[in-house]
Amino acid sequence: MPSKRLGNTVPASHNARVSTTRSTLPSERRAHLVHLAGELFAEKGFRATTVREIADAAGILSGSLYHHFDSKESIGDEILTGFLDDVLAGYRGADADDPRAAIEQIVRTSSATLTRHRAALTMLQRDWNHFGAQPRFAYLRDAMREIEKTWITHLERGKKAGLFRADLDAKLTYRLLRDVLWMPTSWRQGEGGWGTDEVVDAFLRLLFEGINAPKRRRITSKN
Amino acid sequence: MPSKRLGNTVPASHNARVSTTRSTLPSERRAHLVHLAGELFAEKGFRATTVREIADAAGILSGSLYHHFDSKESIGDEILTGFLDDVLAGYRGADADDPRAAIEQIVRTSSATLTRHRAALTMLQRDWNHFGAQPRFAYLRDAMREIEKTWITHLERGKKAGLFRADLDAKLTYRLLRDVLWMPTSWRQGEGGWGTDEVVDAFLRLLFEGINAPKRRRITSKN
Amino acid sequence: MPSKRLGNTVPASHNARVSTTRSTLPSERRAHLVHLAGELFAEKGFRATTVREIADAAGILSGSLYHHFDSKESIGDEILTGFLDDVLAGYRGADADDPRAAIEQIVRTSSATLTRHRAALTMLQRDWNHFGAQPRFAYLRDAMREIEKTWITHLERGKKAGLFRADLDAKLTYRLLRDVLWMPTSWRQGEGGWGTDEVVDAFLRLLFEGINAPKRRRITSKN
Amino acid sequence: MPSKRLGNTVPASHNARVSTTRSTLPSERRAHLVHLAGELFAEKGFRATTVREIADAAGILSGSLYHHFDSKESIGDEILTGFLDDVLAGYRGADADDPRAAIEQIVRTSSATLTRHRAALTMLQRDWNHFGAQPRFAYLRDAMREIEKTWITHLERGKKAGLFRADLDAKLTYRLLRDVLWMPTSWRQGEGGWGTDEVVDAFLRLLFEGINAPKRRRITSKN
DNA sequence: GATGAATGAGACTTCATTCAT
DNA sequence: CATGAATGAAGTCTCATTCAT
Repeated sequence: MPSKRLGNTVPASHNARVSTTRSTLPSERRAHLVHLAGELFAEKGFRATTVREIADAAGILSGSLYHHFDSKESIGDEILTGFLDDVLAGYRGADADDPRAAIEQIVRTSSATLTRHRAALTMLQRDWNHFGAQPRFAYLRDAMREIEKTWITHLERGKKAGLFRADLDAKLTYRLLRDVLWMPTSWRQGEGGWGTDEVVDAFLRLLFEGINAPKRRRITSKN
Repeated sequence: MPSKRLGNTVPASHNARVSTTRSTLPSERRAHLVHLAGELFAEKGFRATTVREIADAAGILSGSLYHHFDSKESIGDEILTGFLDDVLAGYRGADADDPRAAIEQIVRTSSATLTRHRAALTMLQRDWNHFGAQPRFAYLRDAMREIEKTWITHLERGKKAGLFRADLDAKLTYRLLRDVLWMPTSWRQGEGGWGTDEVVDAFLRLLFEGINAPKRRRITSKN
Repeated sequence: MPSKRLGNTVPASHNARVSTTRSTLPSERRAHLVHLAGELFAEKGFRATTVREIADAAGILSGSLYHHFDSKESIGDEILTGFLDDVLAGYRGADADDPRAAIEQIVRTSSATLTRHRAALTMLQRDWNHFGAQPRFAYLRDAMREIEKTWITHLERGKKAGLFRADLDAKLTYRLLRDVLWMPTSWRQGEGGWGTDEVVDAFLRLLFEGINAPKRRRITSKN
Repeated sequence: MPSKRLGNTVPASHNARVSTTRSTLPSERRAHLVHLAGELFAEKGFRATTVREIADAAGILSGSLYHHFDSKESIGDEILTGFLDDVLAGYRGADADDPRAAIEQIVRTSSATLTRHRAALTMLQRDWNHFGAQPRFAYLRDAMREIEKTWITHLERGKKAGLFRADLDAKLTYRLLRDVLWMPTSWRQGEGGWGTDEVVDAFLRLLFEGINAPKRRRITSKN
């Protein structure tokens, strides 16, 4: 399994990260600060969010943040590592033999993970250029590579099994699908009043069947 | 036609905008500067791009930019207005009676427009929070509203005509589709080596038919 | 008493102002900075004084000023509000029944206040156009209006009581007198070696009696 | 006559100035530009007025101003020299033997001159610190010195003749009076609806007689 | 742990001035 | 004479970060 190989890499780099930070005990207070920061980063972007805003949200002075974190960057780091660890765990768990089932597993597990890490995902999308460029965030690229590999594997297996259209460009489809899957997360919470499940279901139907009305409904008893 | 009505509104607000800027004549030089700025904004984000970088790209000093523009913001403004005018023109031209044809028109025209304004679209997605908040950029919200209305109109008409699945949530589908349609533009040019047409075709097939292999392949020799 | 009524208005707007500034506690250090800034503003004008000069005078970097104040403007604000509060307090205290006594009280109290706030007054005169135009400084106009009302009230009462010439244009006289009263403050300290009292006395004699030699010259038929 | 002596100095430095400027012929166009600039300088202050604003007022581009003038400073120079030449001419013409008559002549001639050069006077008051500091504007200090000398001469002569109070501090009185005399000019035109003559008359009465009602009104029928 | 003051680098912007066309 | 483009110095302000108390 390719994910196994990559699996060693990513958490490793993550752990290396964490040790950089002063305290290893999430310590409740610290976790709260990370959460606050995440919300702000998601809302306004990483660069556009100032440490003072984070500190204000926490009711302390900006300088005091540095008792908890080395730098603003390390807060972002902590948020993103936590997120990607969860995502990868989900992907690795989606190991059904049937490619369609596997993909459905991925979609459903992602949906849950993404909801939990809404802010982190938004950060990732929004500030990918910022983070992706720095060596410190190499683990981001590693994680994305594992995710890509997982999708492509399932799509190709589906094609070979005659389940998916033979002319699917697996890589292109992956890009399209992953981005679509990640997209609703960035929609402002409850923007359209859609629950997570609604979106996922709509997405899955769209994905497997398209928007067309069923072709010859009289004969086929649906799907 | 609702688009006609809205059509008057949006360019009006647009023209009001433009008059704010010092010169109305694009003047070649100015257009070049706007283009350079757009590329940088798309690459690094609006806020993360400094006026010095823009000026450097143009081979002038940063202060000299202000001979051409009021502010960094007004450069962004110019880029976005130019883009949205084009987009809306495309949407308004997509007026086929058949909803499927209309949507296909939108997708195809969008594809061309988006290619031409790749940078602008990326800016819009990436820095929507930044721009959308300011009163100055109210026209952005107006334009997005017209776009939404157009999609929903076509989707609903398709549903009524029995062309599209009756259980489609038009608004949700619109969000999903529009974002998907706009997404590949932000992929770094030629990232996967996909040409524009390839992406559009893949997108349209996915859209209308899903990823499933055709239901009764034995009978139809199609595809 | 009209001054009473207005009395509520002006300090109110003042307090509203102050809350805008980061800290409400003058904090010693902050007060010192305000003082330094005031001296410079008086000497060179508000606009002509750079924040760097203020910072230099305080022995810190210019950016560090922004730890204490929102903006250069808010320093000016603080100086002017402090000044006007004092001035108005003096005017409100000058409530003798005899109009001549009241005016003398005003002149004498002003003299003391103006000495204490020499820099602020100079700013007010010199940069009135700058400040007066901005909505933020509306309280300036309020304060000036109260001052005018006070003078005019006393002058009119003096006219009715037959103490002042019946043909005095109260408003014009007020303008002339107030400006004269405020003028010496802007003279460079000790420019002519005149003490404050000297100037005030000269002013009061001029005011009440003019420059003519005493009338009772019955003998001389002149004039 | 002291004014004669100084008289040589001031216009000399003035002429030296003028030759600096490119064209000697006022040329109509140039005079217009100077006028426009003066109005703006008076309204907003010399420093606060940008050359672009002047150019805008004239309907040309800012760079084009430099075909007419060396620099912004030289425009200010031209305005001030023109003004002071006129003022001094007026002072020199006020040579009545009677000190009171002489002072009245000064006040009346000044009033006319000041009205004609309202903008210049406002500049002088407002931006004295700016100009007074530069060597280039040494003639300003010369002119002011002549003006002071003239007043003091008349005041002292009036004291010796028993016309003015013996305890007048001539220098202090001069400062007070000159500033008062110059003050109304800076009042926004027609601010109180006062005509020039009104102000001058009010001023003269105040000056000679003070604000007190005439001592023995019953007896004297006078005014 | 937190505060308050400060740093230092760098951001956006302004403006008088120059100059080729 | 005027334009349009550019310069370069300076100005206000922002912000991550440090550190003594």
